[in-house]
Amino acid sequence: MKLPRDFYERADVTRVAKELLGKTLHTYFDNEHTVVRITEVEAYAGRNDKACHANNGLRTNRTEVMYHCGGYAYVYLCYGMHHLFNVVTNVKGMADAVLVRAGEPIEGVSIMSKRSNKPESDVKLTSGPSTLTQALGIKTKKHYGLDLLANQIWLEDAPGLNKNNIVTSTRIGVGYAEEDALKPWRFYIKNNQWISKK
DNA sequence: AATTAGATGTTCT
DNA sequence: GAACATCTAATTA
Repeated sequence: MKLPRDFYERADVTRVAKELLGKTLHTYFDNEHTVVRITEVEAYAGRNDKACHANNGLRTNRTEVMYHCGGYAYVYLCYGMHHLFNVVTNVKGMADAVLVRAGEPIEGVSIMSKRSNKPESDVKLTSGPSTLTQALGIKTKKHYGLDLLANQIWLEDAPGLNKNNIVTSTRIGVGYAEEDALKPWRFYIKNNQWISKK
């Protein structure tokens, strides 16, 4: 069962982010189907968040899709070589998003292994925002702005996590964001090995 | 075990 | 020209 549009369109990004833990993320490109279970996410709160690319209502070709309604893919290039995958949330015009940072391989492990050029048993195959997109085959601008209710990238429902099994921390790599760098908006599954950093 | 260098494109100053 | 939601391999201790 695909997650419906209204799952993404809710106003509380941190809540959507937490609820995304445990859900499955699917990609289907060139006849290759790969699935991971989401283990780590970060919330970015649109125009009121200095760490967010759409801070202060900033609108460029790159940030444009964040202003769509929830349920679209925001894929962008980081440090000139890493593609990061985000889920746009909230209603049209708000620019909230959730960065998917890590996952646990569920299906198509051999395909992921081939795409990443790493052994199937390697924990680093999908435990990091860029290694994850590499394993899933998200690596060109073609994936920018895709509808998550279509058939290339989508998320499916799965049992949510108990509050006691969710660890909260500050976000990674956003030291430039002043007071917003301290916001506890990173969430990951407790005692799970598929995590970018403790 | 911990730190550093290097890759490298998009956006903004 | 600088900074950036990173990763890997190599170096240092």
